[in-house]
Amino acid sequence: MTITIKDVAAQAGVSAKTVSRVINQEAHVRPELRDAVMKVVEALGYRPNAFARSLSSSRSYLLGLFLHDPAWSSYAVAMQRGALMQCRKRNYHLVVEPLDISSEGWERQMMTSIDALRLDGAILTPPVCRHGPLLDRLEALKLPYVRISPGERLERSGVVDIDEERAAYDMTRSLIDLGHRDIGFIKGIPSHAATPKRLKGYLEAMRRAGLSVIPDHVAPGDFTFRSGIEAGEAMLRGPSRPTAIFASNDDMALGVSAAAAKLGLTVPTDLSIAGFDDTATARIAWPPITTVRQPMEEMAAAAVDILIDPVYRNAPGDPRFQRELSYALITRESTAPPAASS
Amino acid sequence: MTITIKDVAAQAGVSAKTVSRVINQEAHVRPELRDAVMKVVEALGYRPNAFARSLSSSRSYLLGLFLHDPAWSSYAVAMQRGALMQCRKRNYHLVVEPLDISSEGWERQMMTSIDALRLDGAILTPPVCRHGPLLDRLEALKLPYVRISPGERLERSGVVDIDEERAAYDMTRSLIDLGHRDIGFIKGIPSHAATPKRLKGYLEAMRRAGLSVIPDHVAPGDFTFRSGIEAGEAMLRGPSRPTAIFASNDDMALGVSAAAAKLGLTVPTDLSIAGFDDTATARIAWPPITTVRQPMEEMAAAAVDILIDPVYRNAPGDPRFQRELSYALITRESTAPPAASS
DNA sequence: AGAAAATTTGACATCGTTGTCTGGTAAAAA
DNA sequence: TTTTTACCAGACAACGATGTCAAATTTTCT
Repeated sequence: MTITIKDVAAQAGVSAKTVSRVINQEAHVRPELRDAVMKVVEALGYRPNAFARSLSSSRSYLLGLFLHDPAWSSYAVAMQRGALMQCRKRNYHLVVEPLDISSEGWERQMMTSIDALRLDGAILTPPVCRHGPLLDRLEALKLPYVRISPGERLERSGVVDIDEERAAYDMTRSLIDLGHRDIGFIKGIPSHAATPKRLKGYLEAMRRAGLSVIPDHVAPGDFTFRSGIEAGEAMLRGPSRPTAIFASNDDMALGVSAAAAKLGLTVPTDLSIAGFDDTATARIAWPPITTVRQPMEEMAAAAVDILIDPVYRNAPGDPRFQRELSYALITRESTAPPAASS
Repeated sequence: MTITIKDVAAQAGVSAKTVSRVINQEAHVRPELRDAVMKVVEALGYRPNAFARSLSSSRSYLLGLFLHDPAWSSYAVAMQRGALMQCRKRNYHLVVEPLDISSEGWERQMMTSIDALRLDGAILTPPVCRHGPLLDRLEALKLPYVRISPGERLERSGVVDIDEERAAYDMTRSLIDLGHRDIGFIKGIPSHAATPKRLKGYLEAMRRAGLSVIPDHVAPGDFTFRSGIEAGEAMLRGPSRPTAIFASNDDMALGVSAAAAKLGLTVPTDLSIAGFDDTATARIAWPPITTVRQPMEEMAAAAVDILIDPVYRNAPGDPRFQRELSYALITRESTAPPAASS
């Protein structure tokens, strides 16, 4: 038999409500009574039933992590890990909800899941976090949410991100410092907030170094391995070949690497390659890819902390809930000075 | 406002209980009525409140997926995806619990999480599923659990797996059919149940084909990329070089691929490489790796189905809860006939 | 056709907790 | 001392579903 609050109440000679007050550390309980009740709680090993509690109070101690499903990448995995660990520390639980935003009715899917579980908060990752109407609906529901790397910041909600533009700038700069003059760039999906930022950082670094950007050496891409192969192949077969290519994510960088292998080019001797994100695959590839590390787990953990903060609910726009974490350049074997021939 | 069962009942002109029956697929509801109610459920987008359900039925509608944490590989991701989707279909929810079984107190961590959430069942993946004392404790708690790829089957619990030995046999056989005679093999961690099975399949295929196995061409490994590099390098630098290497998982196969690149060998011209698991990275690598596909998502889904089956609780040993799913050989560009020189 | 059995439905209590409201007692202010 | 205020504690009704049981209906059997 499980011990209920009534057992405790009877044993302590008080009402159930009073026990509830003690458990939840509410005000207005005489300290002596408080202690007496606590003693009984300890003695009986009473633990409140989480379901009853949620049902009654309409708080769930549950946070939701919403991910765009097809992109179930190591990015998503890292996010989940970070959020999970932080929830554990804070005595919350995490529900992971994959979403397919290209399918009809994903919003309803999300909403129903929110109210079935009465989530206390939601963590939104790209590209879900950029969906305006969705944000409006969450606000209408008064469900606190935090956006991760949404691109633009808004006054009305917490954000966790890194300075993508500066990161791209730094990476480009480091290629320039290695001696590269003709550096190619592969863009991501236009709808993704990171795309223009990373491009801007690249362009800015080239401009400041007084280097010209060859139009054909800035190629479109869509963050997939395949698009990296295509863009890389086109660029490498072209009339003038860049000595380095900076892809705006790791998967595409791996695509470039594959394209180079196909064309008989050796990395990094004939071509330097840099990526972005520091996914596990960047490490596992051969050669390992030089990339920008985003502290994804910490970002997720920060999002959890923000959501749990009792102040957040009433002041989601407060600047202290706009957190920018730091990134790091990870140099691996896919980059080197250009061949002496140049 | 959230939609409750009463709203549906009112709209459909039936009692709340009837709606409840429909939702839970209980018997004794006229098909026409069933459909009518379902239509209203759809129309209103009703989803039962998980807490109220739990409170009332003393079931939690929550399943736990326990994963060995450091191995948060694409294996784990696939498992999670499969389990999640199936839970959604069946109106259950999933809680993912990463565990570090090398750390002290992981068992307690697991137990507290089980009784805080009052899980209805647990899915155990390797290597957690092989921990005898843990199984005993779960049984003591009367918590149904299903083991995924545990190696040996037990009378007392459900199992989902594939025939790893035959899969390894088939893969080896297909290399032999390509014309390879000297095929190397890289083993996994000994504690992992898959290791001896995959080895056995390989040895058996070699034996039946009348091929001899060179002792140095069966190397130890630990399922990591790095161990694949090391084993591969050792084998390829040795006096006689195999024309094909079968690594017992994809990460190690990628390691072999990297080692080959390092030594200036071209895959598959100079060396064929095969892996096992069909993880996302096997597809993304260059060249893409030939491998054995485990239907991991389906395996997880099957585990969910077993746990939810009302019969399972009382007859966990029933043969119908021992499910073997089918695998598939995925041929990609890392394998080809050996160079003509041989 | 009439009785028995099976099927289909609903009323109502219940799960364990917290929110609201009300009454009483002790401390502070007049 | 009397009035006001603060503080404490309990009764009772939610929260939203399911379990139980009994009534109404249909089917099946003599």
